[in-house]
Amino acid sequence: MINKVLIAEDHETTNLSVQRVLEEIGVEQPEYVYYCDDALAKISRAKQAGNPFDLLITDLYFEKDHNVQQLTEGTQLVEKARSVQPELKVLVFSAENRPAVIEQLYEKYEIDAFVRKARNDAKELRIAIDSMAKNQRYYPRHLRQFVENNSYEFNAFDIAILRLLADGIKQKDIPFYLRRDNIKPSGLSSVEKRLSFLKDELSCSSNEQLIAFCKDKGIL
Amino acid sequence: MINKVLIAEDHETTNLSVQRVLEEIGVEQPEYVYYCDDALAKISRAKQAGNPFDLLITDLYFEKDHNVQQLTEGTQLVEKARSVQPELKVLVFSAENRPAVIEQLYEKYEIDAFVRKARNDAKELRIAIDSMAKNQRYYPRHLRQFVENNSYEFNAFDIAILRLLADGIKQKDIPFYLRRDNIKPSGLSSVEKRLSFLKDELSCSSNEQLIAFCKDKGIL
DNA sequence: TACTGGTTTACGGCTTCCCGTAAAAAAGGC
DNA sequence: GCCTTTTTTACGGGAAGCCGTAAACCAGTA
Repeated sequence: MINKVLIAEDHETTNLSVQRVLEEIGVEQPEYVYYCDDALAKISRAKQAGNPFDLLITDLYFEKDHNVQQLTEGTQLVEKARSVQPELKVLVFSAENRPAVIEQLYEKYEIDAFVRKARNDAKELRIAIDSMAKNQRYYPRHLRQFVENNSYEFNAFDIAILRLLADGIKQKDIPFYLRRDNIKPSGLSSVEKRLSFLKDELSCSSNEQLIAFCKDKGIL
Repeated sequence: MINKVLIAEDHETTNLSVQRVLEEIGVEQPEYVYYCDDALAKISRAKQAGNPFDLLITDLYFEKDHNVQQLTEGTQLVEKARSVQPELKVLVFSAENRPAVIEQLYEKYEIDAFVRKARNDAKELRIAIDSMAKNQRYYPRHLRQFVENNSYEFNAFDIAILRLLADGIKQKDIPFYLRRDNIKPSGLSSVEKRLSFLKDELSCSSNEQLIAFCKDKGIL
């Protein structure tokens, strides 16, 4: 069962709603914080006190303010929290809708559920928590479509080139940076070939469009 | 006094929270809808029944779904609502943080208050509604800072060029599309000059970097 | 009409990009 | 080791982008 829940969410209204939803499904006194650092502290203390949390519900992006924080993103919080308490269940609740980013949450950060802030998010929260109570991961069905026709898998070389381009490095200067970082291949021709291939694959007709595409998908 | 309030907000959780905040400050049974079209219908009916709303709280961006809608943006709703009931007070509650967009809400759409979905949004909602109850517009102070150190204001011409680039149109072909859409100037030289200016202004050294920047800032 | 200031467009050279071909290097099989 | 296949790099010509200058255009004014 899921009884002890922590909410890490900087928006006051959203935080409130999540509390309400949890109360409605029988979670007594969900705890909540507005900063990642506070969340980590609470998780550590609960663990040490022998009364660890069952579930962490966290946002992805926390806005900076006058309170300087160690952890500034939900992903960092997830990593740290899991290093304290590996079996902690994690639900990410965010407006993020870029498939690549969400995919990474499941693969790299091994989250148990993702619910997008959207039309029926309260209902979906309940469903997701139900799944987790049965020790199942919750993978929103609307995502499956996205992932299946997820056109192309970018490799390290692709990403390196695209990053450099998006950072304003001229194509002809890219080999220099690739060699500096020991990325192979590094020849200008290889860069040209690869970019040409990527544009063809993703039906982009210019580098500009390619960068726009990657930004939209969250690849960059 | 503000007694009769309508909430137009597609996110279920956010909608819930706003209801709660309103109830806390004494609004009895705030009404709420998830679509702009429904909001307009309610406003019209209430007006005709001689029991018009005092305040509309609306989001800016509504996600499209299977229910095809006439109105898809909060701004459209505001215009239509005001054409039905000119004295209706309007509070926009949105995550939008681009100064130009917010500025426009006050100037073009003459909204009475803007509250950004952010850290203390619930408290800010209360303050904003208090102001409006005294027939004062509410202009968040944190906005004033933003507006000042705002790097650069993009105009219609800039956006048109950048869109075309991000859509994969070659620079040399852009004049054709500008002429087609009656955007002036439309010469290739003007396009080159403008792009050069933008890159200089935003310290970007390539079109690719410029597109990446605009995607990051939500300009595209 | 002629003058003026500002904007827009046209032109030319230089650089960078694009893309096909071919040489060089590396990887794998026997 | 040697041969084959694949990957990587080098080169070169044509297209596109970049940037400064000059010409054309277009109000507004006398």
